[in-house]
Amino acid sequence: MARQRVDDKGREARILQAADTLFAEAGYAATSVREVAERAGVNKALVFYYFRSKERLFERVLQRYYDGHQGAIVQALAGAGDLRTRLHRMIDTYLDFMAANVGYARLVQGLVAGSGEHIGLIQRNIEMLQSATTRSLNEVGGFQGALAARQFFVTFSGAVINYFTYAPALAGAWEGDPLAPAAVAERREHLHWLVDAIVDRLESESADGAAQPN
Amino acid sequence: MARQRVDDKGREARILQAADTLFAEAGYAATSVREVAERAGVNKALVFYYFRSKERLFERVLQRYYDGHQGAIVQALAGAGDLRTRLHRMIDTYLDFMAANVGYARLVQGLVAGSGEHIGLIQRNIEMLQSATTRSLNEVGGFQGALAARQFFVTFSGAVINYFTYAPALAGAWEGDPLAPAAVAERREHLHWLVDAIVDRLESESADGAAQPN
DNA sequence: GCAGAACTTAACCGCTTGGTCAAACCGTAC
DNA sequence: GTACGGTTTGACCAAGCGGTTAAGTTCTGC
Repeated sequence: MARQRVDDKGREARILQAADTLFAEAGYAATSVREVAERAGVNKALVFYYFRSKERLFERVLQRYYDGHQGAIVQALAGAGDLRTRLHRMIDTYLDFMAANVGYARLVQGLVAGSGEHIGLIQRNIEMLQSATTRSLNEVGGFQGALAARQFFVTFSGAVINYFTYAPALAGAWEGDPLAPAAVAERREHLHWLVDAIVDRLESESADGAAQPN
Repeated sequence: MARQRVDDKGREARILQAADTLFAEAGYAATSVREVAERAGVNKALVFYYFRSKERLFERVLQRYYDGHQGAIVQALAGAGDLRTRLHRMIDTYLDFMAANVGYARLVQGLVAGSGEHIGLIQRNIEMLQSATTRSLNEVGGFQGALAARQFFVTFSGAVINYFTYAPALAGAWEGDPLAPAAVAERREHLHWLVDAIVDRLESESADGAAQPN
């Protein structure tokens, strides 16, 4: 039973949210526990009371996102429909999730960029995501060779996640904010168009020679 | 006339290279000037003698890559050929450059992830790259709407750069190292396949109705 | 109303950080 | 041989870092 004052709802939650924002903004190394505490309006020692160390605080922040991400992916892969429909739904789910959790996108990109010791954290997550996606794609078929499911996974997860992490850097070159709803809608259209191009080619390939080697 | 001992070729160059490696490995914030000096086999104060601050050292590291990157892109866009040929060449050039400069890929991803103050550094570079690519694509035509040149740019630069930055995180899920030549070759095939799918669809679209609105 | 658990705090710790500085070093030109 | 400018060094600095601690406060069950 958590104690709560009238004017705030859980210091622990506030610390977590402050950490979330700051880690996503500046990365792990560039964020200090003092900053987190200050932003949460809390004594620094309290951070260590709730989350034994900066490292564990970070893991907790990450874990929250992982759960949400995994949930979204599972939901995206669950439904039925033909290949085109399923891929469109995958794209939509992934895009919606990232649009709603831009901080997560930045966090993940920061993690993979600065391999260091945190690499293990992201590895488990990526393995889970990729194996789920791969399994789903392979049960439809056609994803071999140049369109191996793992290649497809890297390409499209990159196409989505990069859009959001690069948005601030692109803002100058684009007219208007790439994070504005209209721009995100344009991005969605683009990705759907790409999926359609891929499916078209897959279909024409399997129509051409159904008995191709490999 | 730079003074040089027998056993080394320029302390400045050695510092620059040490900084390059370390910044790419761990990111700006997680790298200390002491580490850089140590790896370069040089007194820490010498780093400040040659590069007034950690910040400027970082800019110098980045600038070296920018020049190489811009050179590669210009070269890729220079040649002739039909759309398919030109896109394949762009992919190849981009892929080769990143494969030869994985550190750069990690550096850029780290920069965009931790927006902070360094965002300006990357903005100029991205604008240059995107405008060059966009100009080249638009002079061929067909890159409107869902395949707006800027979307195409984000998708493919992401598809290339992400492959290399995610490689360490993917190593577990893939059999074999994603950075091994064979794996990079598979990636190249995949991207060429994608380009072909895109060009096919572009051609069939322009064949269908040459007088479509928009 | 009191014991004990949960929470919160200010003060403190050893250590690392980016950066400075005055002195020493070194090849060269006079 | 000495004056000189570019180079290199070790010692030093204030500020900030992650983390601890002991004392205090507040809540809860009995």
